[in-house]
Amino acid sequence: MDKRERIIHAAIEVFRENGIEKTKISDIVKKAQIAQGTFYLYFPSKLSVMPAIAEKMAARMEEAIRQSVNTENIWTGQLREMIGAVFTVTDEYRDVSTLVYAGLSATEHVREWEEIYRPLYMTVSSMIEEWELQGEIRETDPHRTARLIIGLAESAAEQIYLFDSFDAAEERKQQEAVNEFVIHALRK
Amino acid sequence: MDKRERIIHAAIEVFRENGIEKTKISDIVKKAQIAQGTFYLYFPSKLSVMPAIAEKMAARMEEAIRQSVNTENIWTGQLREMIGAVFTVTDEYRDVSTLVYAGLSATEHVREWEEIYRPLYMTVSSMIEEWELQGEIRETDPHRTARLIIGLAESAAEQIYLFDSFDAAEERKQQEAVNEFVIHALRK
Amino acid sequence: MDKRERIIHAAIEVFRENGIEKTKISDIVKKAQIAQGTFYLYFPSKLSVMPAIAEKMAARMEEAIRQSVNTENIWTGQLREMIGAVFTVTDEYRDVSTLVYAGLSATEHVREWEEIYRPLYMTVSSMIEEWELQGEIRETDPHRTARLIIGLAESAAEQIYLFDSFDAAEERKQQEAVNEFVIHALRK
Amino acid sequence: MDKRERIIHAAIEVFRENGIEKTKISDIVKKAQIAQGTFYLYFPSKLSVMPAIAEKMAARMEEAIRQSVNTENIWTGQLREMIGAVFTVTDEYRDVSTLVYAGLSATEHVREWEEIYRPLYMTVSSMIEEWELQGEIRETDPHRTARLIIGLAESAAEQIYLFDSFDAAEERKQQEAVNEFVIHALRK
DNA sequence: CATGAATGAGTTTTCATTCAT
DNA sequence: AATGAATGAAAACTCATTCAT
Repeated sequence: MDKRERIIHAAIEVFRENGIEKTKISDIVKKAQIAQGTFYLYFPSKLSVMPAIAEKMAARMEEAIRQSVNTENIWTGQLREMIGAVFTVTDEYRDVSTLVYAGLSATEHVREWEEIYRPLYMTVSSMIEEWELQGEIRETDPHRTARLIIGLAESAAEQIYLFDSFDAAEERKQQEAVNEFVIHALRK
Repeated sequence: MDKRERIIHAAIEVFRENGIEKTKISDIVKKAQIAQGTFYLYFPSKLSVMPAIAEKMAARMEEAIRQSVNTENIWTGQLREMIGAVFTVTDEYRDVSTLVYAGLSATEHVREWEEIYRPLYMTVSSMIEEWELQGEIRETDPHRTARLIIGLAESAAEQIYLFDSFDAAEERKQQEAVNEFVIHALRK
Repeated sequence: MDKRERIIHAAIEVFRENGIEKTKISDIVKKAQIAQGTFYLYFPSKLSVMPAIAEKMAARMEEAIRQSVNTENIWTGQLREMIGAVFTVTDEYRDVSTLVYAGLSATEHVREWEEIYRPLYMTVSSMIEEWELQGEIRETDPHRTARLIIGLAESAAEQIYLFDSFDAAEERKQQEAVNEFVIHALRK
Repeated sequence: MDKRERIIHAAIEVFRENGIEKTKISDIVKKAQIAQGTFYLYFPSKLSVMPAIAEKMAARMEEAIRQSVNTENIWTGQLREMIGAVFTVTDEYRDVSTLVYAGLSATEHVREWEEIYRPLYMTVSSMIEEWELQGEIRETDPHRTARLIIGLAESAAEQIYLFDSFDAAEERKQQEAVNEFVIHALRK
C-alpha cells in the first residue's frame, strides 16, 4: 500500500481512538509506520487528511449500498438493504464521521463535500428514480429525497452511540424504526 | 452581560469561524474582551464550553417550537410549524450544532447530550403522543420518532449551507420537502 | 532590564559566538535567561531581531562619535577621533555587523536601514558641513561624503579580521591609512 | 552549462532572493533544475558554494577592470575607469557581495577570502604602484590603498540600492563622488 | 553520474496554564 | 474577581542527508 493510503488509514484509526483534538501527527505516523517528515510529503496538516477520509467513507458507503442492494428485490427490501448499509458503514466509521464532518466545516474544504458525496447521492437517487418509474412509490424530487434519507439514516445511526444503552438489539430497533419511517414516507 | 455569557457567545462565534481544532482560548477571550486568566474562572477548558453552548441551542430550539406551534391547529400544521422552528434555530446556530456534537463526542461530556436534549425531545414526543391519541397518525414509539424527526430536520437544514446554491427559495423548498416527507411518514 | 532588551543583547552575543546560521532561538533565550515562549512575545523569528540589533549598533556608533569628537580640536583631529570611533564600534560588533547587514537584506527590513542609519549620517554630515563652513575642507555634498567616509571606515575595519595577521599594531596601521586617505580626500 | 555551473548560478539567484538564512538546498536544486541528491555530488553544503560565487565575482571584477582600464590614459582617467568597473560588477552581483562576505565569514572559509581576492587586489595595486612610480600620486602602501579603494567603491555601489531613490542619475552621481573622493585622496 | 522519495534528528512554534499584582 | 505577561512542556515542522534505483 502506498504511503498516502497508509496515512489515511492510520489517521482514521487514531482519530477514532483518541479524537481529533488529542491526536498528534506523531501518533498517525507511528501507526502508519512511516517517518515523521513523510507525513508532510503528502498532507500539510492534520486537518487536511479529513477530505481524504471523507472520500473514503463516502466511497465505502456507496460501495456497501451497491453490494447489499439486490435489484431483483421489491423496493421495500431494497430500501431496507440500503439503510442497513448506511448503518453498517456509519458503525464502521463510528465517531470518525462526526469528526470528519466537523473537521471539514472548520476548513476551506467545505465546498469539497458536495463533490465527495455526489456519487453516493447519485447511486441512491437512481434507485429512487427507478422505484418511481415502476410506480411503486409516490413522486418526489429523487435527488433531494436521497439526501434526506441518507441524512436521516446517518443521524439515526449516530444517535445510538450517544443516547441509548448501546447494544445490538437497540441498533436493530433503531434501524427498523428508520426503515418503517422511510417506507411510510415514500409509499403511494 | 456577565462574563460567563460573554465567553459562551464568543466561543460560539470563534468555533464557527475557525472550527474547534483551530480555536485557541486566546481567541475566545479576545472576542469576549476579557483577560486570558479570567476564562479559567468560568471554564476549565475549551471543550467544556460545549455543553453550555449545547444547552443554549437546545433550550432555544425548544422555546422556538413552543412559541411557533399552535395547538389549535391540525397535526400537519403543527408539524410544519415545528419543523419551521428547527430550521430557524439551526440557521441561527449555523454549523454550531455539528461542532457541538463533535465537541461533545470528543470528550467525557457525551453523556450530557442525553440530558441536555431531553426537554426538547420531550416536547416533541408529547406532540406526537397527542396526535397519536387523537388517532391522527399511525402508531409509533413517540420518543424515538421525535428524535428521528429532529435529526432529519437538523440534517436537512445543515445540508443547505453545505450543498446548494444557498438562498431563501432553496431553503423553503428543502423545508417543504422535509414537511412532506414527515407527513407521509406519519399519516395513517 | 526589560525582556526585549535582554533578547537583543543575548542575540548579539550568540550571533557573534556562533554565527546566524548556527544560532538557535534556544541559545538566545538561554543567554537571556527567559523562557522559550517569551521570545515570541517580542519577536516573530530569529531574523526579525536584526533590525533591532542594527539600531543598537548605529546608535552606539553615533554615541561613540559624539563622545570621542572634541569640537575644540582642529578638523583633522576631529576626523581621526571620528574614524577611531567607527573602528572601535565595528570592533565591538565584530562579525555581527556583517551578519546584520546580510540578515537585513534577506528580509523585508532593507528599507528600515535608511531610517536606522539616518541619525548617524546626520551627525557626521553636520561635522563635515561645519568644517566646510569654516573653510577648512573642499566643498562637497556633506551627506554623501558622510556616507562614503563611514562606508570606507567600516569596510576597512572589517577587512582587518579577514585578511591580515590580525593584531593591535595592524589595526592601528589600517586606521592610520584610513585617516590619511580621508584627510587627503577632503583637504583643500 | 554543466551541473556545477548551474548550481552556482542558481545559488546566486536564490541567495539574492531569499538571503542566506532562508535559502534551502531544495530551492537551489529547484532553480538549477537538478535532483536533490545531485547537489551533493558537487558541494558538501549550502555555504560551501560561497567561495565559488566569490571567485566568480572577483574574477569578473578583475576582468572588468582589465578590460575597461586604458593604460594609455592619464591616472585619473584610469582611476575613473577602474571605479566604473567596480560599480558595474557590483551592480551585476547586486547584494551578492554582502551575502558572500557574510557567508564566508560565517564559516571556516574566511581564510579563502584573502586568496580569492588576491588577483583582484594585485591588479589594482599594480596600477597604483605604476602611478606612484610615475610620480603622479602621493606615496602610500599600494596594496593597502588598493583594498581601501575597492572597499570604498563597493560600499558606495551597494549603498545606492539601500538608501537612495535608486535610478541611473543617482548612480552616476554616486560614482562621480567616489571618483572625486579618491582622486583627491591620492593626488600629490 | 543522476535521481528524488524517504528519513528523523534537530528546531521552531504553539498555547494551555499559572501566578504575582 | 480580574488581569495578562511569562512560562515550558509538548507538538508541529523543517530540511540536510541518504540510498536504492
